[in-house]
Amino acid sequence: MSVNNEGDASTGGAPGAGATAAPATPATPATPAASGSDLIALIAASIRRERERVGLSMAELARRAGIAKSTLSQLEAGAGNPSVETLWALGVALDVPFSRLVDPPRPVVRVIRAGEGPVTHSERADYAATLLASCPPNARRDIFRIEAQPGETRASDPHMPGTVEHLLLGAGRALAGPTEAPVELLPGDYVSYPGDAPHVFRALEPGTLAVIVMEHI
Amino acid sequence: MSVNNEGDASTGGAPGAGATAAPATPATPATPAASGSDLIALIAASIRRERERVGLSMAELARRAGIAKSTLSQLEAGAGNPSVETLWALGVALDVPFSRLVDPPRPVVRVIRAGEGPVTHSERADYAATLLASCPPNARRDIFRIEAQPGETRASDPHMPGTVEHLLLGAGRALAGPTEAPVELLPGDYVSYPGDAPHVFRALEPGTLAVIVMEHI
DNA sequence: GGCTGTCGTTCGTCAAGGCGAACGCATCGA
DNA sequence: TCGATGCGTTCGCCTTGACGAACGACAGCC
Repeated sequence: MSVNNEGDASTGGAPGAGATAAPATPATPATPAASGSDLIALIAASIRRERERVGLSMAELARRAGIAKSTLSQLEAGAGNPSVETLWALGVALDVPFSRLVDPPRPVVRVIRAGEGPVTHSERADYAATLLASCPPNARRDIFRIEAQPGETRASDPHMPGTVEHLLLGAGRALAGPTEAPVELLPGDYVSYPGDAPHVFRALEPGTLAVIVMEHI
Repeated sequence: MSVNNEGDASTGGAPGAGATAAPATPATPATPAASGSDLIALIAASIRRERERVGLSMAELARRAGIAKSTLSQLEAGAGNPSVETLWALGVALDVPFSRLVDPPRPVVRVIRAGEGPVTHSERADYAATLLASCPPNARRDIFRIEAQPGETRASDPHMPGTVEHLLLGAGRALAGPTEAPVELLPGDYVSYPGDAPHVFRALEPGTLAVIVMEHI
């Protein structure tokens, strides 16, 4: 159990409220707005989702997190405005990163073909930059280079929950994406898809080159 | 490389878990423990750091966030245990992702030359994956696709301190890296360099294609 | 000098979060 | 059938976060 139980202060309180004016603008880049009550509703949903994912009862989770189950009950009911310590304790008990509880869910498969996407042209040189994926808060993104030759399909076992793969084909031709719906890619094409579900990568031409950015929360 | 931490397994995914325990284990992946008072001390430091980075006074920040400046004062003093709404409001006002305030500070800068790095060969297919850069905790990495034609050199103004750019050339040929010491790249070559110092990108062949992952803290 | 603005801190008040106990409801076993 | 155990919710109490006003310190300006 754990964790800190902190009995101590574990919890303090958190009041709040709303006072805040809620500036509306979301701070997080890729994060859709979440102001005031939206935020707590989102947290409520996140806690419930993660708790059920792990398969814990409220009582058990509350015990592990060192908080009162009444507190947890109200939190999941969308009442309240938990303190960071409370939320942190829950994150620890659920074994999920803190930000998973405050950030909205996840994206899906997205393809940006070569030449598509928001492009920033250089005024001067012949240079075009395309933002393919803005980074969600607190994500880790490991960068891989893939060199593959035609042959057997490489099927990846699902990674940790919350993982997203970003793939940009540099050269050659490939079939990649979710196992049940792979996408054919040409040089410059970009695709992102959940890495926590079965997915494949298959080179269709010799000398196929790709970059995979593996993002995990 | 350095790097590699690999903690991946562990880190990356924290979740898996299950049930468990993992008490001491911090919820956030690369997050060193931070329980109880550590957490609020860390938040206090984060708020102050971000506030000073933006160049706001306490009064101004409090006004923008819609919270009492006394609240902010106490928070930065390390007293307290703010509610998520309060912290969220501060994140919005500071224009930083929420998790930036609750996760520990900094990573490091590292450079990896093309052709290096741990390679994972597929047992079966002709497939090689190279880990180019394991992600430091708390970094944001935005992914860009670059299409460039030979011409004028594109010189980038330095970005925020701590920024690192990762560049992998997909096709063509390019000269890229720090302005004072750019590197010539061929398809498959990877280079990363500080983005907070002057740097350039210059295509040497028509149809030059690259991926830039811009990492900022 | 005195006036005005801002800075960050401190203090008293109020409201709300968190707690524990008790409740109603299911399930299980004797 | 009855008790026991677990669940999630509801109810008062107490703590504490957040507020606003007032404070001393500092700088600019007439």
